[in-house]
Amino acid sequence: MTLRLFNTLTGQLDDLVPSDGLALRMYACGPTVYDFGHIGNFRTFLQVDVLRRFLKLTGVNVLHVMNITDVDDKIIRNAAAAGIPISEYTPRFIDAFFEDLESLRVERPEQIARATDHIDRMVELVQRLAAVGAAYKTEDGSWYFRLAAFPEYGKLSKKDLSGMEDGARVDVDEYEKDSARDFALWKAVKPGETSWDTPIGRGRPGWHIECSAMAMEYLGESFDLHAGGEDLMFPHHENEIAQSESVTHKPFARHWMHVRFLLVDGRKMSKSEGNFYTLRDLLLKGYKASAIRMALISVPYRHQLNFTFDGLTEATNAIERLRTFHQRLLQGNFAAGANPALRAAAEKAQADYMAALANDLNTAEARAPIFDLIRTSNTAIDQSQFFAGDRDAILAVLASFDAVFDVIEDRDAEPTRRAVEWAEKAGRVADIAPGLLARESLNDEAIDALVAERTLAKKQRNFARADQIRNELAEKGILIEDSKDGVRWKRK
RNA sequence: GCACCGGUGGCGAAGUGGCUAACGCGCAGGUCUGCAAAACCUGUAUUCGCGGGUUCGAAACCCGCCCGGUGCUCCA
Repeated sequence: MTLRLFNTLTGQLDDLVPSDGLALRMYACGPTVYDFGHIGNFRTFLQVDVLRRFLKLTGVNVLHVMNITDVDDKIIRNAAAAGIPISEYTPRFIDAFFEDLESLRVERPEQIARATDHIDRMVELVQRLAAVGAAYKTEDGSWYFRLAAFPEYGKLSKKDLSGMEDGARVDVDEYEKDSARDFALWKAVKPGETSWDTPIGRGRPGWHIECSAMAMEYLGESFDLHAGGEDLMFPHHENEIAQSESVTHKPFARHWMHVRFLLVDGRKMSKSEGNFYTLRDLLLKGYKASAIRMALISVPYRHQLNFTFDGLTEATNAIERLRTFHQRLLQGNFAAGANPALRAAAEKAQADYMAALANDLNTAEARAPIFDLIRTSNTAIDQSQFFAGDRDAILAVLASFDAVFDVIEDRDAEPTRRAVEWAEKAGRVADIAPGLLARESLNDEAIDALVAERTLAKKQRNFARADQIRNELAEKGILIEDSKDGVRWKRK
């Protein structure tokens, strides 16, 4: 099964396979750590997670590099405002970022690369660019990329810059640049700003150079896939190509994947619109991490996703159906034997599921065969046509589903607990949804004891007491289900 | 202004020339149950923004229009 993935560079679906036959080498732009991540950021990271998980499911090894931009204008500004050096400012947001990824069950890339750990590689790249005449230094000590040195500029974003390259005609504010479109490789030191003393002068790197330098450091001069949000296509990725290919004369990344922006309530998310949410905001409102994951990956990556609270509720309920069924399989007592029709259904579901994902990661289409199989199986169970031998076949399909979606196993308590803990420290107790803490107040043993008491009451036909217990538990988010295989309970 | 993407049931969403238009959520009725929950069954778009056209045949292709969104600048 080969993944056919839309390639921005070619404008069509291309097979994504490791060019060296060993591992798929991919680079995905990571966060700029000046604040907590918001759901827009996480949609992109989640979709890249879907990609790498699906590749692994098809047996492809992955070497995934993610950068952390830990020096840029916003970081410098915010750190200055906080009165601390950036080396003290960024770590807490880096930690928060990885904590959030863990909450969302995003797999760690094989290699994390911080910009400030790779200054010398960036300096080397600027020197190489200067050597081939693609970089020049201005009076103030900054270095710029000479766009005129790279005729293919614009090939990724399909921009025709022919009318704009006439730098001499443009009214250029930054008079020292040769052309208005030339972009910064290295910014000369300014008073009070973080800087590094290097062979090309004292200063700090431009934004684009870090990705070229670090991608080549870990993946080589030419690699398989480069991914990121759609906004990065231009100018960021275009500039990366220019910087890299000008010195290597090889294709930088063969395949480019861009994840579409999401909307919130039909509008672009922004702080001024009041529709801006971090992961922590949603967890504190009582939404489960798994539901957020599900909502953000269920709309295919190339489609605009309109994020709403109704959508989160839908995702919550869909996960509930998956988990209830999963639990039913694990706890049920099935007679020996097997139902050939179920084996066939499982095989078909598995094939359809894989085919949907192989088709440009169509996550929406991929869900359908799984839910079909659940209905078919539930029907069989209800009719006593489901046997012990069927269980493993169905569980294997669910495992394939969860290898990518990863929402069935309930690990939602921990992210919520962490968010609450953080809110208490950060003085945001008022943002914690009522009942969120009460929900965690009952431990499993206490619940089991109450459930046992209810079962006894039922046996004695004391339904008033039994219902009283059920209501008490319901108030704390514990739902009880009676079945012929015994009583099940779950946390809502 | 230029460019791009989209408009499918109450909501989300798949489907891009031909089977009864997936799937999830919701809602209504039924079965089961002490009552529930879960599960299952039935119903929930005679039709895919609007108007033309191409075709034996279109939600899908073409033209026009209306509406929503995005990019062209820092942004995942």
